[in-house]
Amino acid sequence: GKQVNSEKRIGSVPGINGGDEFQYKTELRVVGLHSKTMHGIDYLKRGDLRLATSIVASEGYGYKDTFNSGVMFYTGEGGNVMSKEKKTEDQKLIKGNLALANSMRHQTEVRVIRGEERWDRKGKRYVYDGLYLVEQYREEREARGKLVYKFKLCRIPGQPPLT
Amino acid sequence: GKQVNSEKRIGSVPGINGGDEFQYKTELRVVGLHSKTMHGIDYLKRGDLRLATSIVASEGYGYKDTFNSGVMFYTGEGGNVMSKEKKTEDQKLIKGNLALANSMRHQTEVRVIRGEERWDRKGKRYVYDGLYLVEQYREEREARGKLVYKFKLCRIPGQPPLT
DNA sequence: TAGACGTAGA
DNA sequence: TCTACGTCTA
Repeated sequence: GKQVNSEKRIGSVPGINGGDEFQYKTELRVVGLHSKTMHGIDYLKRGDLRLATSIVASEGYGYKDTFNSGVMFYTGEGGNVMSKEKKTEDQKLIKGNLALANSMRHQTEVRVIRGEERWDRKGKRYVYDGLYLVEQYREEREARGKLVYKFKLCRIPGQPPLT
Repeated sequence: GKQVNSEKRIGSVPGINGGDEFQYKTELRVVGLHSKTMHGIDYLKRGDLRLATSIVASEGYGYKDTFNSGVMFYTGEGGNVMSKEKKTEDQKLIKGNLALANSMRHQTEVRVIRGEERWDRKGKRYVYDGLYLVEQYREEREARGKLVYKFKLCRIPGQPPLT
């Protein structure tokens, strides 16, 4: 089969540095940064505890996440928030959302990858941005009245600057 | 940007041999075999004429295409034939279907890639199977009463055996 | 089996 | 903007 770094881990991935760039989400999987092709939040289980390993914040899907000076606000998953046809629902504190909440409680590191639209608007590129901690999260009512989770993540100081 | 063999061409791709294997459809694009990530039929335009360059026949989508002794029957695209929720419609002789029909009229080569389910059923692998010619096509009524195109392609003799 | 911050081209 | 033989995990 494919040569995949299949061991999910929390924290840095050996050989991967901040600023490293990738072309496809499948590449993120191959190198061990993020194993989910189409999900923004990846996580692992320690016993019965889900802990986030990485998130991908991609531009261009209307999530209105913000990203400034090492502080990031990230929208949770589920509820078909970004879907157009399907009716939206309240997001639930399960799966990836639960994992991120647990990562806050246990203060475990989360890898952050930013998916940026290319200048020519043809596809995206993904840049690894280093390790973050979840500082808080809250529930919000969106304009459509549905519940969404908003996670605040802060970049851990002392990491080498992006190359 | 990405190093992509961006020149669409009809016929062999330099450096690619029958039997060569790939892991993702995006890899097919990078090496120049098939540029469409999610479409089965790729084509180019010569003036106003669309000609097929390559097709990908992937297992596991219920298309019931056949593939025996260098003779292949391939279902056209469109009409949401394989969709479950959406209503199906008649396929039309446009886009990829039109390109394949033109490839028959002009007897131009079509690269054939087979997407095989892996033994562990985790994803697919794609194997380049060499050059084919479209020998005929016909319209058929499916069980649900909708029109679909069926293309018969024959492997061009004299190609080196698959490695 | 379904859900999810995928991709490229028409 | 939409379609299309995607791709993985739970």
